[in-house]
Amino acid sequence: MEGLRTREVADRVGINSATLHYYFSTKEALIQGVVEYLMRELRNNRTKPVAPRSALDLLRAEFSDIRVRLRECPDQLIVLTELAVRGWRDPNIAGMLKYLDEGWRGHLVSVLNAGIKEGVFRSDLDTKATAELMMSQLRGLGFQGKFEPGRLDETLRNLALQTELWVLSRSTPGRKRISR
Amino acid sequence: MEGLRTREVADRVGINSATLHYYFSTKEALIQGVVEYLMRELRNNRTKPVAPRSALDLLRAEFSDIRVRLRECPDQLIVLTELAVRGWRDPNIAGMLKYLDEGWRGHLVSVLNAGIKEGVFRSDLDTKATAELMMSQLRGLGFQGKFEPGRLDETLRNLALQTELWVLSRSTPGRKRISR
Amino acid sequence: MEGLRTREVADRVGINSATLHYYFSTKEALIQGVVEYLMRELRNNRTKPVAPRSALDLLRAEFSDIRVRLRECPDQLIVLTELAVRGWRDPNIAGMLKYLDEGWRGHLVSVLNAGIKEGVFRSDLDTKATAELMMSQLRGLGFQGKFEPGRLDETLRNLALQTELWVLSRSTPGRKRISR
Amino acid sequence: MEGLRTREVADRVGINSATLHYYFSTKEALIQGVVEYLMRELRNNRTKPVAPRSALDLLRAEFSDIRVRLRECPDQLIVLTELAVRGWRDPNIAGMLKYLDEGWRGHLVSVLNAGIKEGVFRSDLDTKATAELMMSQLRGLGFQGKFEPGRLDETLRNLALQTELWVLSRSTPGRKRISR
DNA sequence: GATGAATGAGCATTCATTCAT
DNA sequence: AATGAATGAATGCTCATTCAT
Repeated sequence: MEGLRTREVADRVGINSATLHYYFSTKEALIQGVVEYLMRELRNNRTKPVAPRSALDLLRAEFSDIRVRLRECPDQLIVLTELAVRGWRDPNIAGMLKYLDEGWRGHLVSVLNAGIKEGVFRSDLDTKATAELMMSQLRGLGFQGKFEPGRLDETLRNLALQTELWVLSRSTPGRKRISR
Repeated sequence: MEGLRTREVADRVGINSATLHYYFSTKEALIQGVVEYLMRELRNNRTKPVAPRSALDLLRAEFSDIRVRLRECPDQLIVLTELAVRGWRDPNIAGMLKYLDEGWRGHLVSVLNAGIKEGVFRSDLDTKATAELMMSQLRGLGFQGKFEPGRLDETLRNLALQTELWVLSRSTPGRKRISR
Repeated sequence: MEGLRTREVADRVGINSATLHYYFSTKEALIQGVVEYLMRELRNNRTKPVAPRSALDLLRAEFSDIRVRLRECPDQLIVLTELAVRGWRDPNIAGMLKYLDEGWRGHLVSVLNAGIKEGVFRSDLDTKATAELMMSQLRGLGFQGKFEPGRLDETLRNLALQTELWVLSRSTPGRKRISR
Repeated sequence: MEGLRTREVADRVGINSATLHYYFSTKEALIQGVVEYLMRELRNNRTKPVAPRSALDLLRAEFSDIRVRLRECPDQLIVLTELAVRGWRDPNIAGMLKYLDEGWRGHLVSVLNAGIKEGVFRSDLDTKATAELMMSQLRGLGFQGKFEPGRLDETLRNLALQTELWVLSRSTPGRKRISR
């Protein structure tokens, strides 16, 4: 982010660097704008659930959503990763990402709770910790986002399977059904 | 990385910035030096196995190693994460990290293969893909490395459990023992 | 003057900065406009002499005029001072101020000459040099124009007294008439 | 002052603009440096009184000092004038000039008081107001400092005469009535 | 080996000015 | 007549790097 040059951005967009400053009066403001755009994008462009679905379906949708995004707009994930790194130094960015993360965690926790209520997920599942675990794992994907999309896809698939195994596991007898 | 100031580094070490340039003729060279140091550090400071151990022990050691490092020198992990991001732009860094990753993956694969040979890990395990999965997951931890070490520890513990579940799973009968 | 921002001027007037450029196509032109306004102002807003007056009265009016202006529109004097400084670099401004000064000096000289002809001012008075002296002294007042109006008023009063003493002095016998 | 370009200063001195920043890390610091230099200069380079002198001599020395300075380093006076203008906006500069002025006024007051004690200056002289008057008058000279040194010299001479007349005046009986 | 001084290339930002509407 | 959008030319300042000592 410190390597971001406003001139380069302006050039890439095809405008004068002063014009860029006309819209984003500060480099900081520019980055904020990107973050806000990204947050809207991540919040809105979810796969719309066509019908009421089971918690397991929703959980799977979570991974498939990311697969789609990884294929169609990998840059978003890359930028998100860079923002996270920048967040270590910039409390402003950190704040926005924290807000984004809380929304994400809340969503995951509600899906997991629904699964438990349905009697499909194991009842002793620590939903909040599991949500945190999933988020951490998915964040790790961001690092390879740039190259080797094939291997990345495989990793994502295995991650989904592993997660299903984790949330279903101790409800022992039915577990076999999850195999693909 | 682009936010790194050679003068600041020199000040922190207590030498003149010109002196720093005497040893590392370029900012690039300085970063290279850090990477090399980090690679040595990561390769050497492993928990020394006192006795011949089972593959499962070795697998667990992998996670406990990271827990120790996370506690004792979290900066190393943070720098590693930043280097990974920088690697996206700097093929030089990318090359060194790739080399590091290959060593790591090779180690994990050998551990997993050993587990299969021992008859403890499920025989249909795709060892290379699993190694890749583990690496991706552990990389994800780097992001929170800065704050909330408590929550991070919990995530790491769950990650270990989840991984054990994954590598043992279909060798069904013995699986129960892994539960904590 | 170099610190003058056309946008700020436009904002203060409540119009768009482009609109300001419509009327004053250049910052330079804007300043010229101000100078012209100021010159008209200084020339017209003199205390109108209600009746034919003695040279001494006219001389005193000169000081009282400035006292009034200092009280009622000190900004004008301040701007005038700033313009004088700018005139050192901007021959355009210098020219206009020179023109203004010549008018002022001409007026003073004629007053002083009238006083001599009346037999009130000392006959050996170098009218042009005295006019120059008065102008220099009055210009000096501009510097404190911003703060401490009280002290400034006192200085102006003393300046008037000192000047009277100067123009009357050697015509010794008649000097007593100056008493207020 | 807002028209001051650090690059231009550097060019004039014959160094790189970055080198200038090496010594004066800020434009502000550069100006401060100039002010400090000027203050030292004004304080130290006074005509050294070779022998104990009368108050009238000291008063005359005050004017002759300025004449010398006006001839030998007129730039100093010009800069001083510009600083005074800048002081209207910059409290930092204003503070330093105020300090300088206080020193100057103190010196003048002590000279005037000495003259009264000697019985040479009129005993009803308001020394502080007179000092203020002198300072204001001398400041006015700064404006013409740039051009026409000949006329300026004449003005300065008349100013000295006028001031002497002012401080000595009451050596005549009728004058008392003009004092307020 | 070590360092204070110096510098070129570059950076975000400012600002008077232009232009299409 | 009025203005929002756009821009070129600075401007103060930073920083990795060089160099003489």
